[in-house]
Amino acid sequence: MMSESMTGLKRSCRCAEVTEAQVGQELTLMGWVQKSRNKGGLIFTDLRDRSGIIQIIFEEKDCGSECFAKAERIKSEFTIAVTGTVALRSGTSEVNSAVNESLKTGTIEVRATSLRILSESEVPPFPVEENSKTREDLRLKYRYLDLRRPDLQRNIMTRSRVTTLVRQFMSEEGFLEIETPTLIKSTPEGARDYLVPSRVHPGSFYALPQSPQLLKQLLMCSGFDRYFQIARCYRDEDLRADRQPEFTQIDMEMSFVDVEDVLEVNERLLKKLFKEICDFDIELPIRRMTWQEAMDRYGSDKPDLRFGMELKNVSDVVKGCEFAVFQNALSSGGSVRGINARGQAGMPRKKIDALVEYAKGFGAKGLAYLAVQEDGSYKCSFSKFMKDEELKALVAAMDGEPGDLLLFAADKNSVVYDVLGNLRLELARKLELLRKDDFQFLWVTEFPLLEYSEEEGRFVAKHHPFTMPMEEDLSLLDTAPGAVRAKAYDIVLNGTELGGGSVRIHQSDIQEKMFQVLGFTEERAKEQFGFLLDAFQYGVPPHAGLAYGLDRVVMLMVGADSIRDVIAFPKVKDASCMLMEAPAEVEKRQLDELGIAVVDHTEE
RNA sequence: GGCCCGGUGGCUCAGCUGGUUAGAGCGCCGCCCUGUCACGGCGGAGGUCGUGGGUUCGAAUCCCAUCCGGGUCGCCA
Repeated sequence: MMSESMTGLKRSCRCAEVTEAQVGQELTLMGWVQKSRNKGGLIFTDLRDRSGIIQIIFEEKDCGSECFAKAERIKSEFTIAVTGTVALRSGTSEVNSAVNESLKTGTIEVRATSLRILSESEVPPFPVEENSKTREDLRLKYRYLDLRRPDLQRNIMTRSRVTTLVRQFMSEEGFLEIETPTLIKSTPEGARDYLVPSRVHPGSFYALPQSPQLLKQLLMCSGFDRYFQIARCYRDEDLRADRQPEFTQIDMEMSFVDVEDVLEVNERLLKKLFKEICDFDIELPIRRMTWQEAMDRYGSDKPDLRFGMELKNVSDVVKGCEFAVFQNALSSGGSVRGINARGQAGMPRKKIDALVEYAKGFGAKGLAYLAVQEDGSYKCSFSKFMKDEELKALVAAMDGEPGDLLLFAADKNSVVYDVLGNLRLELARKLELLRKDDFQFLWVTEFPLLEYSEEEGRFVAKHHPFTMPMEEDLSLLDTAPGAVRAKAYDIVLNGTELGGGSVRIHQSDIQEKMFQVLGFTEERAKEQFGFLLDAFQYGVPPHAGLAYGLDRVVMLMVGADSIRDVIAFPKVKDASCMLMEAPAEVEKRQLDELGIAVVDHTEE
């Protein structure tokens, strides 16, 4: 292995920053060898850095025999420093132009006069190139090489531009960037906490924050008025393509505001971000829909508005029919709803069966379907239970035209929503209706304040226990807690929840009521959230806020399929890091200091 | 925790209704080449099929277990 010093050299600029205007100038470039093509008396080397690629040409008459011999040795991923002269490409070939139109620097090259090999490289375990097909675990083990690939370089650089723009915008809007601690108190409500044992207090634990929620509310109590933070958050739950155990929020909170104020400033933030990063114009105001409307029309609280195929409630249309599946759903308080897959009447039985199986995955007992054939006749899985005029009425209610495929779910409402909401997405994927460069934003508002947990036998907060109920629903807290709507809102993009927030409770009587409904004893509320309740004794501004999942925002901006592609060092499915091999066992001495005696590795 | 998919030279994959020396492309190594940029030409090395066990005369191929990775449901206030 040979490595030379860069002493005496100074990099002039990045590779792809060289332009035709610099033809004739001498400069020094440093970077990685993408590829070297040795033509015998002529060597072409593609030099790469984060800006892109430029072609270096080595010819003995320019650089001397010693340099040329060195150039013959360079291989992929060597880091080199090249000094030379910028020249227009002057190919003499009759057939091929010397210009490479796929390169930003395709009309120029650097004629090397000297070369230093700064560091050699082993043959990399996988090719460092765009659109890698390499297995995920291998990529993550060698993440530093994976990150050299142009697509990941772009993603990480885009992420940096996003956070820079956020800071710029928030600052201009009068928000203060304030850091909050990451060693805080565990609150068992909500997601599972990551715990950190305390050495000084054996047996006691810090928790890593799931979000800076309570701390930012305290900052409002302190009078900072407008806060934001790009905050790392931790949740010890299972991973998904869009969920990592540690992730980043763009977190904000504002004082003396109501719902409209929060939405307004965030619409302008989103407009700026998507204009600057994606050159996409968001039309303001962003569409709004109540949670109930979203569920009724799309079967989802985060509907993808890039396509239609809305749910229709046909309960009234089928209420008199003989079909037991429909009747059972209706008589037990559920509903019958359908979606219309336009032009899919010819879908083969096998594919329909696959959809039925898919629906069963979301709790459906089955899926009823009716295809309106081109000749106007019906092919229907339940026609023998229905009179002709009932079928006709059903098709009319679904706006069915010849060629349409109607799919129906009948069950309790939550199942019907879930089944059809997901079926709608599945059909859109199968029919390739989803364009990644189309950005359809939506505010979903008026979420239910509470939802009933079968597991715990009580109501739990859908958002968190400090979410303000809508004033007009306050009286329902006693009589029908499940019907109370909250001043909570989510920002949804293309079926992904980008962020969410709420107006917070700042009145102690409402907060007490809330704890009461949630089944908290006074002691337990005090024990867990005493510091916040105390703070609320000393003059609280009405306040509200919102937090985005930064990783998801960037993922959708760059069209990635997983947030792993916009995180420098992500974790794999079991929450371990393949690069560092974390988590790992620690020395007994460390455990002793923490007062941790026995670590039980056995399952069960 | 459940279900589904995958693990075969360095990489990506084929082979997998069990049967002689496990294939391909790319990469890699050597030699040649002054306009290449998916460079080209000639030659070459390299895998026992994630791991363990079983069935069988015989296993990459079938069975069981297990490890690793991906997707998803549960979970994610």
